[in-house]
Amino acid sequence: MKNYDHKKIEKKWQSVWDKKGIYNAQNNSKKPKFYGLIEFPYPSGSGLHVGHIRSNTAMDIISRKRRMEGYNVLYPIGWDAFGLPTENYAIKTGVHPIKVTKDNTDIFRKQLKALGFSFDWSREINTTDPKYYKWTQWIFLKLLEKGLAYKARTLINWCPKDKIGLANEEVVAGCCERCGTSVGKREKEQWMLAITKYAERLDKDLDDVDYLEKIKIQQRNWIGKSVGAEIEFKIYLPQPHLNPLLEGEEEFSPFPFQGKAGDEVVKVFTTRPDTIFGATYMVLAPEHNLITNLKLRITNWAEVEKYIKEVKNKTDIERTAEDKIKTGIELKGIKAINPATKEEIPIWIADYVLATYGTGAIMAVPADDMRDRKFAEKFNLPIVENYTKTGFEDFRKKVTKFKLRDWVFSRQRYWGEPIPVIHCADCGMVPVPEKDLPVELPKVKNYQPTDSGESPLANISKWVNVKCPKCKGKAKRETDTMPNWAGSSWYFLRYTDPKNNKEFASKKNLNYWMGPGKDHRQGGVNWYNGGMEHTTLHLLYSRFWHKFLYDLKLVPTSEPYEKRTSHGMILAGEGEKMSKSKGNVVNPDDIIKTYGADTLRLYEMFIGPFDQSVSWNTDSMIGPRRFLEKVWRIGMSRTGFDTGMSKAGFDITKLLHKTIKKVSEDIEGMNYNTAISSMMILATEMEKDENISIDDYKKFLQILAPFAPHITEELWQNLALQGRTLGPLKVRPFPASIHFSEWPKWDEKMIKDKEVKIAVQINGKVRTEIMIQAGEPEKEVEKKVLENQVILKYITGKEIKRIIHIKNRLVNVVVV
RNA sequence: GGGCGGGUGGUGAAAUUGGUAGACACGCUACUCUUAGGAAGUAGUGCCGUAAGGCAUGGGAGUUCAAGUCUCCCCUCGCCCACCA
Repeated sequence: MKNYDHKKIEKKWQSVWDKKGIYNAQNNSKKPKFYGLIEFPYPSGSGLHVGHIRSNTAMDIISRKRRMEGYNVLYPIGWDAFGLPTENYAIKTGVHPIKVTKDNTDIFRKQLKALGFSFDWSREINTTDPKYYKWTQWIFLKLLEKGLAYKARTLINWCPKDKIGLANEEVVAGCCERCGTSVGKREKEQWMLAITKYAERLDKDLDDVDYLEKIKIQQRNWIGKSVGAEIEFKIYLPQPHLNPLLEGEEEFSPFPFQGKAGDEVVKVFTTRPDTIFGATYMVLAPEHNLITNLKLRITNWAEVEKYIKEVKNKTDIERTAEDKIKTGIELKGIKAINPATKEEIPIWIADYVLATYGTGAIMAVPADDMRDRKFAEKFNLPIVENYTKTGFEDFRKKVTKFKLRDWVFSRQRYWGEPIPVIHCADCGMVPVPEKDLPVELPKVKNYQPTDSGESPLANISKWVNVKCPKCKGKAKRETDTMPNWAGSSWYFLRYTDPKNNKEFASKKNLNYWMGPGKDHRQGGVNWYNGGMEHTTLHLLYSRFWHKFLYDLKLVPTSEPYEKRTSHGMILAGEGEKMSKSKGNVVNPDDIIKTYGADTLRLYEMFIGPFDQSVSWNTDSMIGPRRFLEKVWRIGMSRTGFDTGMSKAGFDITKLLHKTIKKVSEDIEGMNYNTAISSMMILATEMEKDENISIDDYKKFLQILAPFAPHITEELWQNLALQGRTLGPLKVRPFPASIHFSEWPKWDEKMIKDKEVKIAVQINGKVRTEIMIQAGEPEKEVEKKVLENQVILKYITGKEIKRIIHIKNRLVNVVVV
């Protein structure tokens, strides 16, 4: 083959690898294991995104390097296929979600295979497969059994015209995405998971995992642990006997407060109890139960009620987002007593205080807190500047609060795992017995949610009406489904044993793949790469489930992921997100056709720093393509001769060893772009050098192999034929793949330069460069510097104050 | 409002973590070659300047012999915020 024909090469090797199953992980192996994981994709209708390719290639490179380093590698793939877009598509077109999902995964699979990822396709999973979600439901039953799943009333987005609950995504600028009607809130009973019970451990155990620092920080901020104090403020009711509940109570003396005024107290949470002397008013969340309790005492109730109504229709983000314009209203007729100063202070309600955090009430210290200050200034509330900050200990109780809230676990949707619960008029809520799992989704034709806000499943009476598992009486199924986070909270466990129908995965396989291996401190998934957007939800949810399973002694480690890294987004130039609506989505199929998968992989790794967002530019694709053509030319021009290549020239071997080191280290640090640039330099030098050896060229192919698996395999196999007669190509046995050859080592001695060029500065400005022997004594270097013609020009007639010498780097002469 | 991450040539970016700013690649300019190709090679390419030299990492201050890197203030862009996944 004369020219580099990516189409032939890529198709050929993909089918050879696939037939031989060379990337399938072994469950029983003497080799050390490596478990590399990417977030399994949601098979959207628009096909594979170039962003998928970036993260998949990154982990593919690591997996391939690990194989070459002698590891038994598991690099699995599957589909996170439940979800809203598929359901909405089904509602629109009437095509069943099962069919939509199958069509989409078929496209994704084909696209992923065309990119030559070394996935173990024999372990492919799909969250919408009843054999899979049986175990998602099973884990839910365990959570229920342990009291971690419960029901509570929460607010959902509600479109009054369409009469359906809306996801946040379906609310655009406060209006229903479908009909444009202004969206309101509605109370709905929801399933909740008590993730807050694990808050402390989810925070603390971050100490022991190898996550990028920014990921740890974001998780910690999300969990929002803060240690502070809970302080009780008593409520002073200046107009006694208005409230029938307080009827008959003895009249209390007015200010100063004597401590027996009312039954009502309000707890506040503060991280700064020392500032209590500066607390000049108090603010409650509009949902605070004190407000309705003291309804009859509040003299401006009509106004207050109106304000609460307004707030109810805002989201938390809107409530805290309206910067500068704070809103609020005073609860007239009642006062609180500052327990430190014993003074009477006004009570306000305002939407910047959230009911879901802390106690839903704050003491406002406008002298100390910016938000409180702005609020005080707007509403003319007193600000006490020089208050004492010590001497108050009596009223505080040390407590820990978390921002983290329990996980709203139900969805009023069709395309999700049915929550395996049955409601019986006599027995109450009854879990579906394990033997009846999975509770399969019924096949229906209409996925439209019901007018009552219930799931579409509620309309299917055949499915809903069942016998109670306990009393065999009439009962109804739970019609809510799980959020799509459910299936993704444990999928990495299923990969270890994807076909098991007795357990979610066998102990044996879990211990092997998820256990703390000999050379792995932490264990679990050894390296998990994903997007930053999943840091607070998916990552936290799956850590929570894993810890729960660990507590049940069902998994071997308390943390699921040993190491977590993240990729940046690919933007469509101009800092724009790629989206269908903007019409700027790049189709990988076209690029593979024109340039080939190897070029595309290389381009995506070369485009910029892996953990940062980068902008796409198809015109630059030609650079990596030219590089591969160069690699091809070197192989073709030298291997045409049976004798192979002559003995190596020293310099190229030295550069090769430097490159092996650079590439080896850059892969570990995910600095793919600089790894590629160093290989480009090597290729350019190799092409210039007539005398490179086969050995050196093979090593070059090996370090390039994880990036460009097809072309390197082809060239490697061609070299294997050198000087040997293996018969015609068709009957040639499959020689050892480059992808299982041994990762080249570099020789540290060979890398060291004997001579180095150093910079010479005068007062910090570079004036010239000189050559010195590596490690040459300082005095001799300085002598050379001071004798240098260029330097002499700058120093004659001046006083040398100092000479700063950085070994093998630079000399800075400071003159006055 | 909160959280996280950015801002370096015409473009994507690099910079041994305080030590020669712009590696590598795209683009552009000139030349060489001829199996005229989606070639390849060589040289050049931050800005101003004929040059000497000066100026340059969003803006401003500071620390230092030395700052893209550290400190402070300001501007600006992107992503996420619990029912998108």
